[in-house]
Amino acid sequence: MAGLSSRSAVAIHALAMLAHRRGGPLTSTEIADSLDSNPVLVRRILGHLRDAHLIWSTEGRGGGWSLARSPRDITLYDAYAAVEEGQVFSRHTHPPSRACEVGRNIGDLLDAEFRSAERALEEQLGRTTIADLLQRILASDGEPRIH
Amino acid sequence: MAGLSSRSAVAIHALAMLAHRRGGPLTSTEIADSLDSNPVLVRRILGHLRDAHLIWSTEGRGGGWSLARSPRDITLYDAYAAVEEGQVFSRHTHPPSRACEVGRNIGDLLDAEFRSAERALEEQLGRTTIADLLQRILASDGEPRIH
DNA sequence: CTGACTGTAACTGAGCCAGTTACAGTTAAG
DNA sequence: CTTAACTGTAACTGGCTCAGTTACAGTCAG
Repeated sequence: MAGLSSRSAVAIHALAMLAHRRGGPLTSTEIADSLDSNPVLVRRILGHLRDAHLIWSTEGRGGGWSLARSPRDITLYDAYAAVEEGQVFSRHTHPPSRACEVGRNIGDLLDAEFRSAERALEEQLGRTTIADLLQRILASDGEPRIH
Repeated sequence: MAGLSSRSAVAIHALAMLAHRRGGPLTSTEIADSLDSNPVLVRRILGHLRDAHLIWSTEGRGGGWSLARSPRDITLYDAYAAVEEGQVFSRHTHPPSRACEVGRNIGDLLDAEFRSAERALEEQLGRTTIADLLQRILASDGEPRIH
């Protein structure tokens, strides 16, 4: 089962498409078609990427979405951080009993352990850029230039 | 918002209590009291820890739960792996379009990136043992031996 | 045989998520 | 100025997972 939403996957996919279409904008419908998803869903996620200054959009006819930075300056962590809110781990819904020596003190320590584990995950995501990913995508494509 | 369930937190809390009660068994009701939670919920989670051979249980009167290993041989990763099934990240629910050069090839690459990020999280969790955690819990307790 | 336990099935209510419909606002092209 | 192609958002749906609970069968000690 899945912990986080699939928004990170959608965001990274969209960023890779925008990097592929160097400079030129894409519409939410074009991106949704590649994802086999829905334009509204895509716009919601791209809205978060825009709020994080990774991309920008223009309205009206001929509008669409474009990268705001070089693909070399956007990591998978940037995409993850823009669309996934909150923490990976959940804590107790009720605070533990203060009558128990363990329950009284475990809270902060557990939070610290979980945060450091999440930080390790985030640092690993930060090691790959959209440019890296796109390069590998194109390299793994047997017959180039079909679409 | 939370990605994973709070089962890891409950499992680690329970393991720390069992380590604290060196050798002697605890009942699901005692553990649930410290968690301010429910005995049935605790038994469900402890059942997973037993399936992973971290603890064992005895039924009937005077029964309960005990550690099956030294707290130094149980890491936070062991608890996490026993109770959290599946992956942290979700992928697209529909497979991406095969007509798009990006969509056609991003799947496996994204899976590999996500798996390596999860592995970093898991390795970090594996660096702390229940014995480490319990020691810090007891150290941070101002007045020892209340419970 | 009674009471203290584990083990499980079944149900509930809450929250999150992907997906969709609907519609208001914006812009370029004719 | 009208139309069509877009973004931007609100509102709703159905499905899923989760924590929490009730209920009850099985096990074991005294």
